[in-house]
Amino acid sequence: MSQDLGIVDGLAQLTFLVQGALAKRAAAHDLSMTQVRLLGVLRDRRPGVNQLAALLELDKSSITGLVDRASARGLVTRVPSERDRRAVEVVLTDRGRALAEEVERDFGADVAVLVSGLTDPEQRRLSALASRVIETSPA
Amino acid sequence: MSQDLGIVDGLAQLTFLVQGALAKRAAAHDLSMTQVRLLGVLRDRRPGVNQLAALLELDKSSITGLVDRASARGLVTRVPSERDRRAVEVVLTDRGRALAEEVERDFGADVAVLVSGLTDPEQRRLSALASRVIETSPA
DNA sequence: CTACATTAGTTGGTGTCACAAACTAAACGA
DNA sequence: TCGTTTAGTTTGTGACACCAACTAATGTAG
Repeated sequence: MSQDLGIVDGLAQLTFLVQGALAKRAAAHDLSMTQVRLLGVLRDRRPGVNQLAALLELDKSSITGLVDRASARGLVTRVPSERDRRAVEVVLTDRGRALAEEVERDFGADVAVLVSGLTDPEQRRLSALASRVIETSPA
Repeated sequence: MSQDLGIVDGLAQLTFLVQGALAKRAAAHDLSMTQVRLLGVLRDRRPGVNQLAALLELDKSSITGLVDRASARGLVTRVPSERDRRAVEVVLTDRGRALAEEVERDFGADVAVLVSGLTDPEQRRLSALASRVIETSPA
């Protein structure tokens, strides 16, 4: 019954599955996909609003509200820049970091289930191929 | 430099890449991701609003507006059901079908680029693994 | 040193999209 | 026939995305 969907449909459907799983886990913590990406990006950075807009590929005016809402929930804070009085740094709080890690754990469990039909070597092969595709890509 | 990201991060990042490509192609035709999914689902079905809600995992009240907007653009139509005067069938128009196919072609080109770093056998392997994961999944 | 341009970020306005709750109309069932 | 489901829409709210216009601070040319 192993009907091969082809690389285009295969990848498309796979990504809907995986993104759907992530979206559900995020929603369980009242997070949108964008919020998850925000937390993810902030794990190892403290960017300004403009850099954040570039990283998330959003308009900078979208960042204001995004950070407002996350900030209202105590997930991030705006720290005024030392050197530039116009600028701010958006920083993950401890609470934000903890939530990000929790979502990552939950999502990891989902992925484990998704690929549970593959043998261990197959899982490693899939992981390796995915990594290769990512490396190759512009980002 | 082939740094393996692990199955979780690897799949996550891969899906962001692929979904990003699809979203951009869709946006080029003024389509949201949801609109694309709508057109995709309608390619081989003419579901009612409730079935559509189930297929897209949306509330049925969300379907009304979605179909309204697509219908205003002439991409779909509401056909009153023969047997049940309450019900409608949502049907792809020729214009809608043509647009769906165009987006699919564009997206296919993007995928080809994305996986162009893989050899042909590797691409087939990735496709096969993706298909296996999809089959296994509940849907 | 001042005047102009640039940069950082916010504000205000619009539209999409998602939900929940309430509603209308048709169909079903006892 | 009368109450209950079922199909779909309406109404109201909020997140999110964009653009254009704005404020405030920086930078730079003369």
